[in-house]
Amino acid sequence: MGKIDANKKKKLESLMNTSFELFTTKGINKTSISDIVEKAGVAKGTFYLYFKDKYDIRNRIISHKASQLFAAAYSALQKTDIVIFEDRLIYIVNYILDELTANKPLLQFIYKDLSWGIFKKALLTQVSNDDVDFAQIYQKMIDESTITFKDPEIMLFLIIELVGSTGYSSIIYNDPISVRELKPHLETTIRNIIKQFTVE
Amino acid sequence: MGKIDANKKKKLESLMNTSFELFTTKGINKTSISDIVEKAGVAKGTFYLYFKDKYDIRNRIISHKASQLFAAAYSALQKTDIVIFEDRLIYIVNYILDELTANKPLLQFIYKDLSWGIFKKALLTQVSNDDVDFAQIYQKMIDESTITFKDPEIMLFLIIELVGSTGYSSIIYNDPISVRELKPHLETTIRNIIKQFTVE
Amino acid sequence: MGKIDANKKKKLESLMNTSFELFTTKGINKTSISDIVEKAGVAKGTFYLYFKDKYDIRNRIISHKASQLFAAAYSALQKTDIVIFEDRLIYIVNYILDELTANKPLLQFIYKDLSWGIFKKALLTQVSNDDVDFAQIYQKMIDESTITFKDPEIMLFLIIELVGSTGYSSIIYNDPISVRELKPHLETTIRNIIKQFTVE
Amino acid sequence: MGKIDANKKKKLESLMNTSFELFTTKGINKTSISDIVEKAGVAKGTFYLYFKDKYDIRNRIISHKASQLFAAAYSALQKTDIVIFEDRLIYIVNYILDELTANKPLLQFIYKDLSWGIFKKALLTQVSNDDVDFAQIYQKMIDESTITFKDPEIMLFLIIELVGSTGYSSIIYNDPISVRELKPHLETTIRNIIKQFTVE
DNA sequence: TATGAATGAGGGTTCATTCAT
DNA sequence: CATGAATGAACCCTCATTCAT
Repeated sequence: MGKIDANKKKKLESLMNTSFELFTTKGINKTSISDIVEKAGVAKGTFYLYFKDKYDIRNRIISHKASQLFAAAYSALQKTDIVIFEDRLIYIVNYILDELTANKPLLQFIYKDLSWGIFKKALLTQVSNDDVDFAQIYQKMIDESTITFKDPEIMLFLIIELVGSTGYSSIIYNDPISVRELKPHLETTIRNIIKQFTVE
Repeated sequence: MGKIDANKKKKLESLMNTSFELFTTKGINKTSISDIVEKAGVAKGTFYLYFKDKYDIRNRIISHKASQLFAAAYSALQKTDIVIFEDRLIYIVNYILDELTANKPLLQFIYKDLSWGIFKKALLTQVSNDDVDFAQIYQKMIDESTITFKDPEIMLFLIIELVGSTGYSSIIYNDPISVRELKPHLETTIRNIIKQFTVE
Repeated sequence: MGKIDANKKKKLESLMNTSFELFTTKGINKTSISDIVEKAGVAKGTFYLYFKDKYDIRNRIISHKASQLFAAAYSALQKTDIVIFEDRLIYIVNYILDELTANKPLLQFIYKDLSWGIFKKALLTQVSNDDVDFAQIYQKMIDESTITFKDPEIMLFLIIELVGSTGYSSIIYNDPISVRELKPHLETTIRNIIKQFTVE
Repeated sequence: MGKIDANKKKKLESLMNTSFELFTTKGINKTSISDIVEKAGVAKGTFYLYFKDKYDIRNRIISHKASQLFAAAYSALQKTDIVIFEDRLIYIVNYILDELTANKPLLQFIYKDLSWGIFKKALLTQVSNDDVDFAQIYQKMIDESTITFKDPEIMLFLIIELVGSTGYSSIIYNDPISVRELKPHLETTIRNIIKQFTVE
């Protein structure tokens, strides 16, 4: 990578980091391109050399964050000796719930507007070369498991939506229950869902 | 109600109907107050006589629609002779999924931005005198049932979030599956969740 | 005065008192007719039955306040046994400076915009039947004095402008000196001005 | 100075000149930003590139005008052979009264609202690099004089306020006397004030 | 590639005034 | 006399986007 390319990448990252900070702080609607470029220390026109508009940069940030989040969860899982599929999935769910509880702005950011769709898309398909996608990880977990599933994608769909939706409500609003209270219920439900999709 | 009051109510409804149409067509962010008043045929200042801002009118529309939707579902349920609690709940879920499938803009509108929170709030608490809230209906259904539940509110929470989240994805994006395909899975999961909260 | 007339006067006074309070608190530009009528507890249309607009009511308030202020000063003077003309004038000046120091919003109000002109006009001509004007008092003071003046109106003009202008700066901004420091200088200058207009 | 910088200065001056004309013609309250930019031939947004708001541009205009006015007066004084302090000060006073008599809109503009405070501030402190401040000139005049003064700043304060206040009334309203009639009285009073502050 | 001055449409909001009741 | 709902022009200001440098 030449010096110019390195410089380009630096600018791009600077813009993404700055945008992420502003989006999670002020919200995307209240963040202007001016805010971003000023904080990033580049000229206004430069923004348009890298991104189409505010929503383009948002989507790329979300994809990146989704990848990071699940990679970290899986990496942590690997360091444990949990082998049973259900336990492994629940470990990941809990890990992510903990992570998002500690980083509420990130959760806000992921869930607001139509970002949840972007997030899921990033989660299940490979967006960038640098990033891993959870679909692969999930597939691997399925393969490594002794159980056989019918419609594993639908199973994952139900689980992701359930966890995402209830988790958001609990973490952000503490309503109707806290994450701490939510977790055991969620665990039971997830185990039931898995059972529901298990081929005997 | 005097002539003036009647006129006021007419204006208010005109504004709400117009706003709903525009919000579901263009989205709330792309809808300006100017658009609303122009279409409603009132002066700009009149809008501010009735609503604080765009988000005020949105919340009131959502509350109203939520009430309407669930009232219709319950009303339809009454006309059937379904008596078992699980069946009744699933009837309502299916009714609403059908309703929203037929009216995608309404679903878009309910789910975008932070409206889902408003929707749930409207669902579970009485907002306006004219409107019924589902919390009452649900309580009644629980009371009429022969089963006893532990934490029925949490049970409802899980179900609402699961149905809302997966339903949105399926209805709007047909992804990863269509509503038609989703329904049986959802039914099984809901029955499992109910079991999970049943006191033997 | 009939019951209706009494009621009218009450409304009028209520509007004037409320306006005065708002003008001195928020400033005239930031005070709307809505603010006034709401605080006064009358309907919007009613305002226009009594006043032409915001500036009409302001002028009438200023006239009234000017009259009150100087009447109080003269009344206080009468209770003393000061007889020498210079001393009497300086007594009044000091009295008014003290009064305005204690009531800065009133001073702000009098001095802002073009109100100073209105104030002087109210001071020197009789505006309302109820109010006295300082021109009469001044004339009386001149008549009662043993000294003869050439151009007493010009003399008064110089003194009023000097006291008003320096007093405003000192009271409101404490700049470049405080009222306390200003007073002795002002006294000397006023005595010199009087000398300057004295016919030997 | 590059082509861009030259262009920027041109825009800034165009906006200031246009604003000055409108402010003195219609008054600042009746002048909208739209009026200014339209007349100046720039886009609305451009205004906000150079000034914070209407009051920002007003203050900068006033500062500039104050500087110009006094610089011209002092420059004219230098061309005379007047040496005595009192005479020099009175020369400046008369010069400025003449100038403002010939340019009433400027006087209106300086005296309205709270601009008089801004004017004095600009007069006594250096605001811009381009501009001179009268405080320096005054100090120089004091230094060059053979007389010693106690509290020369207070002396100047009294004179400025007296001249400003009476001058405004006389020039704009011809009330209670014309500038022509005012001048000799003012001259006497100023000489007395100077005497009052002279250390024997 | 990078800049940042300039654009100008369009946003939300206010408010003096009117007039039917 | 009194009301207050309705008006709609006018306001200030933001900001995504362009383009000459």
